[in-house]
Amino acid sequence: MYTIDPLARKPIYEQIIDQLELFIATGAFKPGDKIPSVRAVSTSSGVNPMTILKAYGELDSRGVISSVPGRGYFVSQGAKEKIAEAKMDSSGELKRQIAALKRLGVPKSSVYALIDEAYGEADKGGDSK
Amino acid sequence: MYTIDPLARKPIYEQIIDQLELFIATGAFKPGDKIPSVRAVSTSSGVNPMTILKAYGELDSRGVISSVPGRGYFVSQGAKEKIAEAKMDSSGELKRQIAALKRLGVPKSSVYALIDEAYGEADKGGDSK
DNA sequence: TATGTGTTATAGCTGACATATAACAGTTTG
DNA sequence: CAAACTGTTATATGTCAGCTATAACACATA
Repeated sequence: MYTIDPLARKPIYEQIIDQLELFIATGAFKPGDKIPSVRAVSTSSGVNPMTILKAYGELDSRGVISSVPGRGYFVSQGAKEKIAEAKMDSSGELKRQIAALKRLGVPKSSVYALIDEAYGEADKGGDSK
Repeated sequence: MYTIDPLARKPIYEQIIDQLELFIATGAFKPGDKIPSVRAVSTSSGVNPMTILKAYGELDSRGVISSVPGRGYFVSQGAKEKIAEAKMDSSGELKRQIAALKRLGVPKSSVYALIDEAYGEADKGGDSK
């Protein structure tokens, strides 16, 4: 279901959020799809239901998923876009990290290489606009 | 001295570490320089001395600064390189963040733009090697 | 001697995170 | 209807990182 590390510095509920967003981003879960129920996740992972609810509640308030009492949680329309939007909002942090590398004398080319690695050398353009 | 935000999600001692590393990276503090004393920082910032000590102790164990009992803390030789090394060690996180953007359909060019912004359009190369 | 430095020890507070339990309500299925 | 799912709310408790408070000790310098 989800891979949980109780010892990680990142809180469990954030781990769940990240993984669910990842599933949606990769298309494993699409708009309209039912996601694992609070109790099912709790049972299979051993994590308290309240913790799962906290994660789902957070994504619900962001409009990424939507709850239907008695039926479950479902991926919202435009979920992927909402996630992307949130990620870009926090791109300031990314920029700050890159700026730190520059000050330390890391060549720009090394940072470019990081991107090429993440995107794959073949993908030269992306779907620009 | 240091700019502290007690309400930030990032712990105070980490804020101090980040800022001191920044000062060293930019050359504001050079090897051999004495850095602000534990008590001086505590007085001027209102932060408990133990918290300052935690930050300095962390950097000491990394070899970035060195303590001289009775005299103070001083920037170590090769501090900048040690910092750069640590930052590159955690570049995996950076790579993961970039990979997340890719999955969400963010064009590679947008991420490149982020770098250009951080490095400044003029600086085309960096001091590669 | 006085002041400023690092260092150690002990104790306590607070909030975020997670747990444990229980109960209530809506939906679906047999 | 009954059973078995779902989400939801409430209350209480435990744990830990982070931070504070206070004091004392040791070393260095002027």
